[in-house]
Amino acid sequence: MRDRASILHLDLDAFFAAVEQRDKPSLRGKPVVVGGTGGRGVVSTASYEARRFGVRSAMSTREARARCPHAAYLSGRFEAYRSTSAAVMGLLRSVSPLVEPLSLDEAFVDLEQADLPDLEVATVTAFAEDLRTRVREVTGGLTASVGIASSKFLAKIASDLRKPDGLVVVEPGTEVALLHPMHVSVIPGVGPATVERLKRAGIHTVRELAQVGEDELVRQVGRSLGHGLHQLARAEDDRAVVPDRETKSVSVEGTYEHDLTDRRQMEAIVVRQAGEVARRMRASGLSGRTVSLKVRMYDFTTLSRSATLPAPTEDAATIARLARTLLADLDTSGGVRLLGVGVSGLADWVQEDLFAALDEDEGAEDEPTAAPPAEQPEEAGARPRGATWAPGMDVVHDEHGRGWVWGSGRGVVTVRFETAETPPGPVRSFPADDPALHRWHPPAPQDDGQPAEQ
DNA sequence: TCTGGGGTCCTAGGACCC
DNA sequence: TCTGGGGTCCTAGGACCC
Repeated sequence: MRDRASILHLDLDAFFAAVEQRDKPSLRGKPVVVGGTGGRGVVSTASYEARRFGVRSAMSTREARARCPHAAYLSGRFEAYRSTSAAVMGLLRSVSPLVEPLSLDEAFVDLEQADLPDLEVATVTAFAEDLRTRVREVTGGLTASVGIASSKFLAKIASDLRKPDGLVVVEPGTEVALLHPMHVSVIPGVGPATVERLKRAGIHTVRELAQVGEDELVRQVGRSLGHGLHQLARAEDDRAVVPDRETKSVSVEGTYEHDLTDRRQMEAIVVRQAGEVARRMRASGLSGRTVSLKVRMYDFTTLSRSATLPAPTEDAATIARLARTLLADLDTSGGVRLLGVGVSGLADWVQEDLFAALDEDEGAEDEPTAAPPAEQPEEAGARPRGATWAPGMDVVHDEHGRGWVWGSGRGVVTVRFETAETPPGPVRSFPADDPALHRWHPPAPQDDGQPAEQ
């Protein structure tokens, strides 16, 4: 917690719905609901006009329609949301280099890095009013709610206090007094399950939370959350504003109008989703080692299965093959309402290639610099000159003397064509007992490095 | 005919290594 | 013959956020 109110939290009001009302004047002043419009859709954002009828985020669209039948129900235009968000984030970055976006419609701004004469309450208040005006200008009329306080935690709570179109500056020294009467659910990270556990322990307000010893809290809700709650209940929060947080996973999922029962249809969906994940990874220059499959059953029980490759991939066929393998191990009788594919454990080959290039620049010998594995697979021959390494991979020759790379783990064998003469090809993976593995061949040298589909 | 989609973080148990 | 810890990686599930 700082001794000045120097962290700003900005939240665009009813963002998706507001963009729709901006772009379609006939919707202004009327209830607008953005979200899934199908039979299994849920509300993403409701305009304030719709909220008056009790429509809320995360409510099923079915229930929203029952409460507010005359609202406009829209499925959302994410390109418009993204570009509007980019305009706001650009404005914030013009004000301080330290901007941490939390989503399309929210960000923290560190005012210590902004060009302000001082951080007195009057100064930051005037600054925030000016900022809100400029948000309206760059977005074509959207309003934002802003909170400013001595920590991220209090700034976020403050921005919520006078929504919509509000500003609250928490005077340093008043944080605990503001916080203590509030319900524990104002604390980010305290959702329905934690509220219930705390309630059973007789804890409802932040004040009551602050009276519980840390050890007791840890017993109630676990180590990490218990420690965090103990601090936040005292308004203790020293978290920095962190720009440029790295992506940790990429995923695509879909809920289907009617439960799926046909395995071949499920496989086709998983393959399509793998392709979409791969497309997005390539667009972002990402590559990852762990492929996950998510399956939500007819009764809403959710299963996940994952497998980790020896080296990162962004190849659609590899992700698809692995996802299908994971699907094959699941009993989907009864029906499936949701399928999803994701990749995590992200790294990027761009960086590895950079290291390889640096090695060459330094006049390093052809020998790779990374440590060789302790044991070579029995098929292994001499390592191709200049081949680069990935963790857990061995370089071997195929029967034609051409170099390729393989790795294996947890029943999955990974093959990736790579020599001194050719750029790395995409990673292909097979279940270890899949005969297709033994039919696989690296591409002929005159190919473009893309192994043919078997 | 309840209950999205895209994420992050945490926990717990087992394997494996030293 | 019995019995260590600690650290890391991986997997599955769950809570939570917008």
